[in-house]
Amino acid sequence: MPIHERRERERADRHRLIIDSARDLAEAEGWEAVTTRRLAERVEYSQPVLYSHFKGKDAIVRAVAVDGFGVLAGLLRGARSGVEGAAALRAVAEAYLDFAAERPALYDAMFVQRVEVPFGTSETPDELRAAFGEFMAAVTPVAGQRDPETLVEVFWSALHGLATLTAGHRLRPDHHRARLELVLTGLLN
Amino acid sequence: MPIHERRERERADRHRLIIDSARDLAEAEGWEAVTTRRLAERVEYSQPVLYSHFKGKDAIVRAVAVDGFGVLAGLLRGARSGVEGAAALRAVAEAYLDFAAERPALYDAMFVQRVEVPFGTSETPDELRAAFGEFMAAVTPVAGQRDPETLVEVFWSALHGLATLTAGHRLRPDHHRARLELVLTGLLN
DNA sequence: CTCCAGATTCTAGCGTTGCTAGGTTATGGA
DNA sequence: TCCATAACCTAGCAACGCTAGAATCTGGAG
Repeated sequence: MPIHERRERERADRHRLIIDSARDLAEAEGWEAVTTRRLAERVEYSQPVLYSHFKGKDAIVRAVAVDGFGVLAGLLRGARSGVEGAAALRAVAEAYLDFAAERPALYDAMFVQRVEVPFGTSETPDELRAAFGEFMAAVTPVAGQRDPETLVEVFWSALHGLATLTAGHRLRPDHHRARLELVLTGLLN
Repeated sequence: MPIHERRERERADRHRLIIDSARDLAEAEGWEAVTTRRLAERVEYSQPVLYSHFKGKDAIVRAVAVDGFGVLAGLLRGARSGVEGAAALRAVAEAYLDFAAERPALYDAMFVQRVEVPFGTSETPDELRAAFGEFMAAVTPVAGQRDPETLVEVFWSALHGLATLTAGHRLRPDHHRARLELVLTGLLN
């Protein structure tokens, strides 16, 4: 086993460590607490090491976001497995909103921060494709004669709107379920 | 006319000038370009003057946001005047999405930045109440036996989701109208 | 007109941020 | 044993939000 392989492995481990530490720190204290100094301290290296792995802080946030899409895809897949039709749609919606509520910092990286993850291009990361695919799988069976992809976009928009406005305390905390019902009946029409 | 009245007037003028300059600068170059130094330079005063009007940069962004809700309320009112029912709903939706698309920086201050404008409390500014009132006026006539306020929250969430995901280039640029139609038919059911 | 108290405004600087140039240390092959 | 290379850190830059304290301006009293 050549040494450069071990080096590469160690480097990959440290890459992961940086991403995980950034996510942990953000989830513990919010993204404003994620400075390159504090992050470097957490991974027990100096600041420049971060820049040998990522082009800048934005790239680190972007990596956390892409990772988050992988997590989300897994949750959506788990939610819709074993159920079909309207029940699957409801399960996916609930899983999505739970994810946004329980991991607000991660959701922030994915959707709110200015990180500009490439969407709908050839460079779109697999994690994003997977998450979108879960949406498609849940929505297509109930689409009827409507375009599934457009319906996914609307479904996703409604959920995203609910998630962000809820996080910003701009919707009545109770009535959460009532809003979800309205979204689902609107979609199922 | 006592001099202290003139002083107060000048002070109010400068208050407005700061808010307007911050908005203009953000709309021209994005919020990341709005630094206290550049803003001070724009209003032709030194930095500390900003802090004699606002508690900090956040307060300035918040003032821009509240102002934005006033603008939005006016646009929504104009859109739904003269039409009724489903047509009014469509007009309001289009006006909202146009506003978000045409003034992304202002929309950002209102909804995306971390500014925490008080919602649904006794301290909620009139501009916010007005904007929400426009939504209520457009939605209530088509609510049927559904709770109008809940329906407004869902309608607003869907529009907000469409607006932010569109701004982040996460929806197909064409199909804009198709998505709007799906939202409206879902709501009108 | 002169002078002063108070309001107004600015200069200068603090601590922190993202990022990087250049020097130091560790490593593995010759 | 030595050295080229890779790995890593120290130190510092420019810009950020914010503020203490000095300087300047203003209007009314003597």
